[in-house]
Amino acid sequence: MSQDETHTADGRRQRADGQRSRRRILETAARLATVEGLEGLSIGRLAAATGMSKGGVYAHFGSKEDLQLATIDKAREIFIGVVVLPAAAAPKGVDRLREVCARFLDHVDKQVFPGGCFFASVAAEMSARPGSVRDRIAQEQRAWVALLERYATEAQRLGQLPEDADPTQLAFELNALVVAANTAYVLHGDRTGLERAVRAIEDRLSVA
Amino acid sequence: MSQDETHTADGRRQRADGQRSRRRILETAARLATVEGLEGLSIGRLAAATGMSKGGVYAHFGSKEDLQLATIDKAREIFIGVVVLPAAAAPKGVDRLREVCARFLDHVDKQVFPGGCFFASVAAEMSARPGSVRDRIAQEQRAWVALLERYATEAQRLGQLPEDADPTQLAFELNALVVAANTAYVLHGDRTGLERAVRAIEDRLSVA
DNA sequence: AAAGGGTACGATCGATCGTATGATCTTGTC
DNA sequence: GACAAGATCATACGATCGATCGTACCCTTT
Repeated sequence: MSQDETHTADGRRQRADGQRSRRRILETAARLATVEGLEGLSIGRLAAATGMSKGGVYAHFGSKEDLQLATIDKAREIFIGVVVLPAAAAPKGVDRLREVCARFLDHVDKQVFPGGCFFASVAAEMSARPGSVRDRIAQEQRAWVALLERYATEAQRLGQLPEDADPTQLAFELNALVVAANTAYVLHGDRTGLERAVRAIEDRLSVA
Repeated sequence: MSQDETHTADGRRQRADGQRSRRRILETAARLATVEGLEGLSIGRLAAATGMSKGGVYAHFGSKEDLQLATIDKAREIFIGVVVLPAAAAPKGVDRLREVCARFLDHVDKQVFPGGCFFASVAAEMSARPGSVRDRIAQEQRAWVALLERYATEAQRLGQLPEDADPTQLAFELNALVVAANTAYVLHGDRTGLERAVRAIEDRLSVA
């Protein structure tokens, strides 16, 4: 899994311009996938969107599956940078839990991805299609809920949540709320879902 | 919108064998769409799945968009028959609200659709793709949440929910929970999400 | 029983899909 | 500055896509 800046996984050297192109392709792919889907992401369309030739795009990935996996990695990187890391700066406990939910809703509202949350989008698409792509998406989804659970446990340890609260259950419910808000926002185009999620989350977290 | 048994929308007569074929195609399509997606639903694949020729399948629908819309109608019919109607038999109030949620979770568990809830699946796929298909899906989704809201209002009128409760907000949260359970079930293949949803719903409804 | 039309088939269209190949240009290293 | 190798290109392959025919077949009605 380790991978330095100038070598690819199989030991080939990488040129600076190649890295730049690959990054540009994947950034386009991550955003495009929330609209067209991971399967609808075609090499030709990606080539047109980046101004490259089909062969030029394809050269960076040995197969479409590789492209899909690399796209997921890029989306994860964007998500962590926009949602997880900024929230990690908030004070430990219920504040941090509230903040990470707020950042999630904010990244939907700001349309970081044009089709809403990347993982909600591709999870629905690929969940019934066994394979390494589905497995990777499932893994990332578990990691997200596990993050919520860790923050909930922390809040409980600080006495900001009842002792008999179930952090796993709370994480499930919080994730359900923000994902539902995402779906409503993208499907109906209005912010009422976001506001309902905020209200429900506040309700769930202000029981100290 | 009215449509008798022997005529199509544009006045053409329909033969009995044609109606049967069309029904069979759409039943296959509704279930297949939760795995392949509404866009991934190809005429050729549908023809192979039903043992017909491509031309034979296509003759029933003037375009792929027509096929998608007809598939949504069929899925709605199935959903109403399996989830909505049985729950409508339950006693008015919180019982009926609980029952319709339970029926939803049950239809996921029983895999009425192989890819989980049809509308959750296609909503995520088409929500960022403007057009009549997206509009129809959005309309059905609103109708589902509105049903939950009506039942919640009824429960409140019967004094089974606090007077200061917000039925619209409750409907949003209940929908969020059952959809999240659906996603977890299909993506991870275990029932813990279903059980968490049941617990959360019970929590939300037993505040009389 | 004859007529009319819904139904289904098979062939085919142009477009696009993922993938492969070989030539050409560009970059980094000695 | 030459040389190796990565990056990109143009082209092409077979498969499949949505869509459109012409042509049989069979059901329904008269």
